[in-house]
Amino acid sequence: MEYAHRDIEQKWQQYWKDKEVYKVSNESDKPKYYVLDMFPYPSGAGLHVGHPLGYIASDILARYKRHRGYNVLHPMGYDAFGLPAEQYALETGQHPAVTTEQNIKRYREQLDNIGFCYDWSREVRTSDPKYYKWTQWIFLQLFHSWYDRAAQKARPISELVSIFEQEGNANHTSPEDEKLSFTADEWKAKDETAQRGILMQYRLAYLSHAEVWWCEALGTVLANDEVQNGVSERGGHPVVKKRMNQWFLRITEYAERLLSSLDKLDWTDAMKEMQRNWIGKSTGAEVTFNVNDSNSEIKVFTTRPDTIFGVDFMVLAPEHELVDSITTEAQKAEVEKYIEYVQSRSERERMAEVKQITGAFTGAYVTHPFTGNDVPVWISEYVLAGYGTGAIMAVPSGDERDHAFAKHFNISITNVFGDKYNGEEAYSDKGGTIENSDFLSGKPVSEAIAAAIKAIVEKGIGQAKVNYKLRDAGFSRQRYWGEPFPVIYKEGVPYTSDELGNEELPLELPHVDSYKPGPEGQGPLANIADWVNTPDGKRETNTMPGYAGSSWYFLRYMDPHNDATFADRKATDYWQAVDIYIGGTEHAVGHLLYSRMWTKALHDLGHIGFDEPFKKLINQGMIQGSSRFVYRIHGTNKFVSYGLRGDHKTDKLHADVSMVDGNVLDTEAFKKWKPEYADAEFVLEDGKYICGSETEKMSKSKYNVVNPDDIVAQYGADTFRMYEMFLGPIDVSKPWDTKGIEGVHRFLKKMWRLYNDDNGWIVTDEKATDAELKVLHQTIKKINNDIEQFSFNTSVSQFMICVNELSSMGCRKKEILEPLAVLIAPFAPHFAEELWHGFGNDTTVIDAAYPQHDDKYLVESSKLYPIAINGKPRAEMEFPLDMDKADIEKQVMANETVQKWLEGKPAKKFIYVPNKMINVVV
RNA sequence: GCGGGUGUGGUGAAAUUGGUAGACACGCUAGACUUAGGAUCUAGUGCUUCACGGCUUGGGGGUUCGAGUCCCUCCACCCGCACCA
Repeated sequence: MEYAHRDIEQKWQQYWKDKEVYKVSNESDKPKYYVLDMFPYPSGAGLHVGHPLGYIASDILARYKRHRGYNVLHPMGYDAFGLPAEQYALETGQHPAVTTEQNIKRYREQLDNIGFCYDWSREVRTSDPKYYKWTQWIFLQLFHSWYDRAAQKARPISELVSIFEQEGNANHTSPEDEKLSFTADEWKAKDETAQRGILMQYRLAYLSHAEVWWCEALGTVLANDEVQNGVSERGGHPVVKKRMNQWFLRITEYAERLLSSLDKLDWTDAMKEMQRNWIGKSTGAEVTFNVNDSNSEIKVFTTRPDTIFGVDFMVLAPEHELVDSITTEAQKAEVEKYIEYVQSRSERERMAEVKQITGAFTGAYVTHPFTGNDVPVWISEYVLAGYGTGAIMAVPSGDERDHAFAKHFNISITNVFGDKYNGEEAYSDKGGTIENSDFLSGKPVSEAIAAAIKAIVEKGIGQAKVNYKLRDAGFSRQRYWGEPFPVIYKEGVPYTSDELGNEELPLELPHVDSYKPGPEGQGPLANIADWVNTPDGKRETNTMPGYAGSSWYFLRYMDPHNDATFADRKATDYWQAVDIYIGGTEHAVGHLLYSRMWTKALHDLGHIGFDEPFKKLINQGMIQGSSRFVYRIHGTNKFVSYGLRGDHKTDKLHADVSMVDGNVLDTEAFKKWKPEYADAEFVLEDGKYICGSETEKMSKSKYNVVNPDDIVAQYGADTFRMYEMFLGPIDVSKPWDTKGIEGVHRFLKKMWRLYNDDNGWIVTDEKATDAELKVLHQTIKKINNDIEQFSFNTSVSQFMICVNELSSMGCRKKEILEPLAVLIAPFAPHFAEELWHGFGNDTTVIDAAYPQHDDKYLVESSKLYPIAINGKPRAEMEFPLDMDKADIEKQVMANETVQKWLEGKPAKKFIYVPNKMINVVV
């Protein structure tokens, strides 16, 4: 009997489905284990072989944990809201719900092909009203909450109102405006609109303003990467920054907790480091400078208050609110021209062209608080409006960019570092002492910082300050295909649907006839007058961003059909946080940070019992495409083979990988591929057309996409699963090479032949030999270890070694082969199920206990030692493990080869590392 | 510019704590069986040398009896980014 993967896989997939083998209950005496994949966006292109890499790894782990007696939650769903579906709708008029449904269907078929053990009864889709009802509900929770800095947790806004009624805001500074101050009486005297305006400054979900790229010609708002060189990427139309009302999440209030609780997570250091850098905590001081002949003051944040005597100029972000009012008449034209220039620059360009120094002088001066000197105020794009206070005190002798700026604009430089500053390069190290700085002179940096802060506080011009570079998260998108906000504006003041009490969630996305943007940069929803205008007022027409639905989906899987709450507390208490989360590094700071914040907020408000969503995180690498190229002789329709391309001037063109076997092009298929190639001629080498190859991102446009369906059809899901794992470590990127799959397929066929020959089942009940048991138990030990460490590539190797050895021993014994079948079940579930049933078992293999190794089969009594002379291995000798060092030394020194290499010289040192090696030093 | 990652045969890679570098595969070479081979099996395969041997984990330096692994330094490539005061 041949290994008939097609029949086997079909049969067992049907069996699993019929018996609901992968259905998971929330009620169980077993310990729980939650294995989660980052759910996919169902794109129109379908899955390629890169997508399932992480899914296969998590599937192996989920199956393994189930074998080990856990109740395993292993769900899958779809991140189904998103821009591509809307873009497609714009182009074709097809409703995103329709195309999304089609894409999901395709994804599901592709996933089912691979034999995953997902509990599909728990599937979630973020675009399903039953799901986004709760996304909207969580938004309302955030809206109705504020962050109590003293208690370090979110609390209901109603409690804040009570506090205001009793004591005003004296003990609870507004995170947006620290100058805001009122008493209980003042609070009570305010009208509702004013009170709501104040509360908005505290809410975790709040309305504010932000600048977006607005393109008049396209009539739409563009994302950062849709803007290049100050024009739209599509069409090259001019764009300007437009200030719009936008919702935000006050994630900055969570900065400290998001930072400190990283310590308790089992994530890679690289991942934690990226989050730390993103949160960007820095300590320093906030200092206020008074603008001469004006009531204005400029507030700066600095990490180096000790260098305050080195301030030679001030720089404001071009967007800074004071720029207008302090610019002098004489400088007005220049400043305006500069701002116009900055307006045209994208953030990417500002970043890429760091060396380019630009700026303009406002004509204004501030008074230095300690020296009393006049300090000029400049504006420059190197200062960002969004970070700190949007203004800096520039110390050219101590900061590289300030230094370059001063040199460029001929501003004189005050040296506050003595000998350390050489006049050519800023001295930004923290060694040495501060000089030329009045009361700070002679002090080392840390002391000087403390003294400077003390003096600043005494003068009443500032205080010590912790700053985070994390910004609040924009939560509005001017798009159609996303969650609508359950918000209505009554005379311009936003009210939520539960406050108005006029409608239940979900607020469903209305049908639109056109996906074109609304007027003035609003989303398509603004075009539907019937929907926008309600008896209470106008609806919010923005929708929520992609990360809204994905910030909490892992909770919904625990109780996916609940209509009374987002997930029952009993369910979330049972499943707790995700034990293993697998996905790509591209989500390092976006999705993973937002999910953490939502989890903390839901925890603070008492809705769930844990405050971190993902205990352990595994990052999967990218599977790259291996592109193939053909070489067309320039100006002709003649193609030369790779090795001969040097003889001609050629154009390198992508050829579809499906027409290439290894590197050999199927020239007939190529001719049929595109009409312009129908008459192509080929210059061959050795009778073949050899293609060039390069590793690139797997993408349709590079014709290097490999569809898992094709691989599964040819080799079977089990081969595909094992090959993806065999490619290399899960976390590194590697190119896909279909050719290599043969080896894994051969291995499965070879393993199959341990159990079957041409006439059928051949397993016997004979007693196993020590050698066979040793191979089996070595393998069991290695596989268990490897799975725990996510080293699946080495597991596959070990299975190969095991089968190679058992084959050469001619092993046919049930005592060996039955445990081996269970052992391979997480990797090749259909294959294992077939063998498992071959032994007469009538339950599914996944409920079989996973084999555990017994050390008694692995004991060794001796070791074949490499003998090195001066570190170079020269001979081998076998010794019992318990032999004395002295006896070994005697025998080694007597060895002929050793003697030869010693060349009569006396041994200086004899190194014996038991069970490792022996080294003789001459 | 900043942050993170990766460099080992023709290719994907392996190598508990520093202890025989290249396991396991792909590819390639030769052979066996076969009507056939894109089935299966056997042998070989890092580079170099007729050979003894020498060289070899991105380059250079260091620590050590011994370094892919630890330290310093330089280089290349990939990913992310918000010039972070």
